[in-house]
Amino acid sequence: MQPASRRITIIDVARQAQVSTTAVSKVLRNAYGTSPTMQAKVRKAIAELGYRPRAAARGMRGQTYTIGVMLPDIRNPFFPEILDGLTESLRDTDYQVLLGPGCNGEDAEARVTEAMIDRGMDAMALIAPISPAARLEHIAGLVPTVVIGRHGRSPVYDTVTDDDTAGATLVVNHLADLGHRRIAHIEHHETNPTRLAEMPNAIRAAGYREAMRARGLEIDIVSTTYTQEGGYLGARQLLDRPDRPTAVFAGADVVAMGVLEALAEAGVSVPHDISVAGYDNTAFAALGPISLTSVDQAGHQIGANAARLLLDRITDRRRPSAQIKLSPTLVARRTTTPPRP
Amino acid sequence: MQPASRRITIIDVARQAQVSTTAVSKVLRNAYGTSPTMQAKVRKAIAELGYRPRAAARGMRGQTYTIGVMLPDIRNPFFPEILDGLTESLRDTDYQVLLGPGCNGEDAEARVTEAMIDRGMDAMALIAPISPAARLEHIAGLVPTVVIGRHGRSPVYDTVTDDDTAGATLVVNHLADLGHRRIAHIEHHETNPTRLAEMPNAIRAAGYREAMRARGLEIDIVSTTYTQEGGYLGARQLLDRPDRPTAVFAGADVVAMGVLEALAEAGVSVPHDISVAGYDNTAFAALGPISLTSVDQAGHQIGANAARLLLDRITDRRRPSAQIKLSPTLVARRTTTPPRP
DNA sequence: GTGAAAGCGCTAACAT
DNA sequence: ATGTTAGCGCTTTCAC
Repeated sequence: MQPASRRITIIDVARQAQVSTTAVSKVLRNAYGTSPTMQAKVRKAIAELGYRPRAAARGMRGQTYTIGVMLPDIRNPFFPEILDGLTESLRDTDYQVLLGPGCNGEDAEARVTEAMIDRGMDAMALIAPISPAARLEHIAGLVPTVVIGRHGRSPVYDTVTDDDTAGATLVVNHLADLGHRRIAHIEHHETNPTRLAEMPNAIRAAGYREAMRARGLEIDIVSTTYTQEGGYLGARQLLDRPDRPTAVFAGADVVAMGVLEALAEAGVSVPHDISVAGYDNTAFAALGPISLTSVDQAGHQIGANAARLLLDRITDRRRPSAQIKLSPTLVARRTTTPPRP
Repeated sequence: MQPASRRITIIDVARQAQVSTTAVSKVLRNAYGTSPTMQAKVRKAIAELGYRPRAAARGMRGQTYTIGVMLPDIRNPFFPEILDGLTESLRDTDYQVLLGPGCNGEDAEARVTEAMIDRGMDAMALIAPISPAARLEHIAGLVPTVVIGRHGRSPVYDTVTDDDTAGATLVVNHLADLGHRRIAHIEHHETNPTRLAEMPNAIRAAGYREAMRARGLEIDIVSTTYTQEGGYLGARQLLDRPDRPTAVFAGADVVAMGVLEALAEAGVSVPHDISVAGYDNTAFAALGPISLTSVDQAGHQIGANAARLLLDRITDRRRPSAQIKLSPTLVARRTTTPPRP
């Protein structure tokens, strides 16, 4: 019995193709200085032997051809679209995407990003990171980085965001155009000053304020959290008011779910008594029995743009940083109608 | 300005601690042959310098301390729990989990698994893979592998599954106990013989058949797909029958969503006219406005067991393969009640 | 218990 | 255009 069949290496390929290992390496990387003849020989040998380069060995000198994507909470429904956009854009390159899971919290985030750096990622995409900007810049100093879904710019990393101000405005205008005047907003409570300036939830709340002001409507904000429970509790607060709102803008779809639950429990009919809108256009917003009006972030495009920025920056690490902002759209469904006369 | 600060290496640590690089390496790996004194010196130097080992370099000779998890469709709501169980079990080890995304299809699956092998994963977890068993064995021959959520055993890889037969039985018994006699099942159509024997959807359908037979009830299966549309179309078929069922067991929660939509559209009240049960106990099953009766797979435990098996097998690659089967539980909610008298 | 030295599989710098 | 050679940062013999 043969001793645990050794993996095919570049040396085997070189021997088979009757060329040097350098030649093989160059063909692998489409590098300069290879004649078509040699390329053909090498590719033939690679195919015959079923050779596959070892990323670790490549990484010792050059690249690993791996792009690390740090996910926030995996359950965050806003992320699959981004990921699709990313992987699709990378499909025809030699780069492979690997995901770092299970963050939720600065420590976990640090652990995952460190792990990815240790593993020689050629570039990293950080989706909605909560780490302080200084930490993000530290990472970006070590490896090309794009930060997704977080406002706030830096000279060392690129950003791709969805325009949350515009999204909030879409919702307010939609509801106001339907005739609503008392439009409440349920926000995710935030005190950390950096996050107030950079995290989407804070920007949405600010956008709501501004849009309400622009329409001459009175601002009515309930501060809870971006969870189903937060939506439930927020809705309870709103129901207790003497002057109930006729429409509720929940800062996220999960929040809207909690709102719907609280309203159903209280015997309040949606949208007949109260209209409800969410944000993120998650899979369950589209579900027949729910049919929630929501804001669709251009997730796919976010991912595609992030991929482009990363490839760019791998090529030129010193180009000035770019900030890309994409526009959300409103998806009106059955949970919003004109208020009762 | 210093020239792009070189990363700290084992050599720096050795110098700082006044020991050999071998010593440092041994301490890093908790290997045999290090005195407490030396360990202390080395750890101190590591801390002082903020040294972190490079996984790629380690992988050249030894391990990369990385475990690759291949995800099926990222949107599959059944997977976060598993992942939590996995990462949690690995938290206190030196191993880091990285995810390979975006499969759906044999080709994509092959691409991701190859990429992980190329990147020197120490072990791999394949979640609900659709590749032929031969391919799984090929992978398992190269790197310790555990296959999750797919029935069918092999001498070279371990498996962790949830007992889908038991799950289907839970649903049938729940509905039959409520008094239902006409219980229909919507399955994911499957013809491939291997998948018929190994994939969860097929096992669930078989479990339904068996449980119905055991209760002396008539089998009524509609074959569509495990999608919302599949549920919608399946429900339409059931509604067109002269003798409508009083309960529908959808093979997955997404299917149940389609069923609910079709029933709502047809003016059929749930659960008053027809009871509906799903499978997977996904996040939206728990949503207030939906409140779907469903089967909860022990996702967390699946992940934890998979982690244990992988660590075991990294230690001893030749031990006989293990098959672990976990038991699901029924979560009864508002979509199931006794049939009208 | 400790360290010197030889690679792991590739790429980059330097010949030719 | 092609080949030679010297590492990348670690682990693993194998001496002592």
